[in-house]
Amino acid sequence: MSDTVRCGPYVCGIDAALDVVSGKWKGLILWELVEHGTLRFAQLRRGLPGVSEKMLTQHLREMEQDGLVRRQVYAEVPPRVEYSLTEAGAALSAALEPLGDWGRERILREEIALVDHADASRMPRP
Amino acid sequence: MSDTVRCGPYVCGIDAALDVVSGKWKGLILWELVEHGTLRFAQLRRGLPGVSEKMLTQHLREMEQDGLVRRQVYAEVPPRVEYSLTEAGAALSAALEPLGDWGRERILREEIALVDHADASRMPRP
DNA sequence: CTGTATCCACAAGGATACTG
DNA sequence: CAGTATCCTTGTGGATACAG
Repeated sequence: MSDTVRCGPYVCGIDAALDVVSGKWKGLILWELVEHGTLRFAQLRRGLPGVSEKMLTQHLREMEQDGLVRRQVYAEVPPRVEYSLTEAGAALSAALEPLGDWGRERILREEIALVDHADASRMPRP
Repeated sequence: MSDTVRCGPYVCGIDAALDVVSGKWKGLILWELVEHGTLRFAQLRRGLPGVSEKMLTQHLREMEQDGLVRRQVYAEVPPRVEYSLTEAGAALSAALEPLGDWGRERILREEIALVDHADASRMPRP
C-alpha cells in the first residue's frame, strides 16, 4: 500500500481531527465499533453496505496507524481478526457526538427544504 | 462549476455533518469566520495561506448552498462581498469544538511519537 | 476587488480476480 | 475468512489567465 503519509503541520485541532475522519467510510466504521464494541472483518463489512474489501482494509489500516483502532489477529484456521476502538478512538467518537446531533438536525432541515421545493402538498416518503 | 450534488441518504448524523465539513479548507474557513465574525473575500484569503482563488470560491459556494455561510454582496465599485456564519454555521462550529480539543491532543501525541521514533535525545523543533 | 474559465496532476475510490 | 494485487474511473485540488 506504500505509505499514505498523513500530513501536518496543522493550523488548529479541527484540521488534525478532520484529517483522521475524512474518508468515505471512517465515520461509519467508528460508529459501528462504538455500537458493537468488537467486530470481525466480515461483520464490519456487512455493517457498511456498499464498501469494497479494498476500501475497508485501507481505511482500517489508516485508522490503525492513527491509533484509533486496535487490530487483534488470532493465529487460527480459518483466520480470525477482530477490530475494536482504542482509547483515542473512543475519545474521538465521543467528541464526534455533538457533530452527529448537528448532522441529524441538518437531515431534518434538508427534508423540509426538499418537500418545500417539490410540492408543498403531500409527498409519500418511502 | 455545474452542480456538485451533495448526496444522501445518510446513515447517521455523523455522515451528514462530515459531508459538509470535508474539503481541504472548510474547517479553517469556519474557524476564521468564528474568530472574526465577518470577513471579505480577500481577508479570508489572507487567513488561509496557500489557498487558491478557485478553491476559496468553490468552498464558499458549497458552504453557502449548505446554509452555513451568508454571502452579502454590496453593489459598489470596487466590489465588496462579506461573508459571515449563519445560525446553522455557528451551531456547526460549536459542535466542532470537542473535535478540535481532541485534535489538539492528537497533535501533542504525534509530536511525542515523532521524537520517540527519531532520536530520544534532543531534537530542536524549528 | 471579487471572482470565472481552462487545463492539468494526482489521489481517492471502485471492480474484479486471486491468495495464504 | 481476511485479505492483496491490479487496473480503471472519478473527484479534488492547483496554476494560470482573464473578466466585470
